[in-house]
Amino acid sequence: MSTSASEKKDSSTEEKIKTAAKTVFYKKGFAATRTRDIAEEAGLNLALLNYYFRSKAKLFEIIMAETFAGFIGSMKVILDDEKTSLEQKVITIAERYIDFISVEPEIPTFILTEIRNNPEELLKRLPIKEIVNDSVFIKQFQEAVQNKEITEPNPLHFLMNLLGLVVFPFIVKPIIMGSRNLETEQFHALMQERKKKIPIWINMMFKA
Amino acid sequence: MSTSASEKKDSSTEEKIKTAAKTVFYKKGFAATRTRDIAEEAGLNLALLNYYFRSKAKLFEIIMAETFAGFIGSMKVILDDEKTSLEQKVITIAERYIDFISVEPEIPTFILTEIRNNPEELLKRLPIKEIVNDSVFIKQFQEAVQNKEITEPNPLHFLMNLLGLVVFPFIVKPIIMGSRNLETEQFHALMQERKKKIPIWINMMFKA
DNA sequence: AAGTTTTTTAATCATTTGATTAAAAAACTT
DNA sequence: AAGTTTTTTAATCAAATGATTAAAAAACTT
Repeated sequence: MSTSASEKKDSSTEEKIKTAAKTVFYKKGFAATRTRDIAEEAGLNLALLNYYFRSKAKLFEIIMAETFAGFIGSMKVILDDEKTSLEQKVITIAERYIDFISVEPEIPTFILTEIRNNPEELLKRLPIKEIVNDSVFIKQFQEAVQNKEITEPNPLHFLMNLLGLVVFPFIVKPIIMGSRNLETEQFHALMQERKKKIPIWINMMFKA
Repeated sequence: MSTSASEKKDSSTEEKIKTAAKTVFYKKGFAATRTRDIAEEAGLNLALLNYYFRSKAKLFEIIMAETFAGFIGSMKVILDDEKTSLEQKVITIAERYIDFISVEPEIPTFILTEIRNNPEELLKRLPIKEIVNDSVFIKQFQEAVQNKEITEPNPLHFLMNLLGLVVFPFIVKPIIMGSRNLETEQFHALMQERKKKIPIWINMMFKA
């Protein structure tokens, strides 16, 4: 082998295919993606997809698993941090996820269509129940309820609201931009504003 | 013709196809839908789809146009009502859309994937700019800002937050249900709660 | 350098799928 | 009832598409 380990990781055929597959699957979804699209995006012969990944479905599964792991994994880390308060967790989630999605804006809709197409598979793969219920976040939330710092007893409303405020604007981005003739730059400015505002809004909604 | 006008509208072949197409397109999206799936769902011969609608794409366009018209049309009516206050508009939107989506829970993801797949076509078809900017809602919002009843000057944040709070939970419904082992019934109860809570939350977020 | 293994390519296959066609059936008109 | 139009059906087509194969090229080993 003449290439270094890191170079291999970035520029190997296998990695090129995965990168191309991400791009195309994110943009078009599984059903609308042609294996030929991926091969072309990667600048490689079509047969290499099957040589390295056996089938379109297997390749998709890998992309999906990595995407979900990245998305949920960082959530788990934040929710499980013993050292941060509830408020700090909200701040971190808003900040990190707005930054993350700004870089990969196709991911939310990709995940949401996958939720639609394969909810059982998804739940099998992701230990959502454990991540939510066994988290430091849930403990802190319940304490805050008991101490009457928070009026809403159901943590699901809290999480739905927080994630909805963060994610929803990205999903409807073209409508937002179309509704006021915004440029991409202005949309991003709007989302930067929301980094600061969402924690304040959440406080206003839930603080007693 | 031996059937009455209303009977024809409900049970004609054309209508059966549209109903079946809605069901399948909503659930699987355009690319993953086979015309044979629609024919089977409708209990009709495959060739009839082309006889009545020329092509899969044309049939899809019709379903899409009707779906969007229904979704945005009622929004326009609410936003343009001279007789209701801002607060009442929020109450009406939360109530009506939660009821509407509860009956057709596939619609949000259907629309969101269409936003992804065809943003230009969508904006061409829907006069979002006019609906938002020329609405009574915008006037009322700006007045409220001037009278310092509302702290947030940007109506986009207001609309994104309101619609996010309403729509987002439906999009992630399987995750919500999986995270706490909810039955469909309990999920619906949760959404009924939100009918009342969303207007309160919006007030808390935006009222000075 | 010769031999071996791994990777890549062009060509091809088999199936799926949207669409068409021609004939049959049903509905309608006179 | 006979003739005409509309609707429905079964069979078929052509293109797209995921996958395979066998040979060529490249990389690696000795």
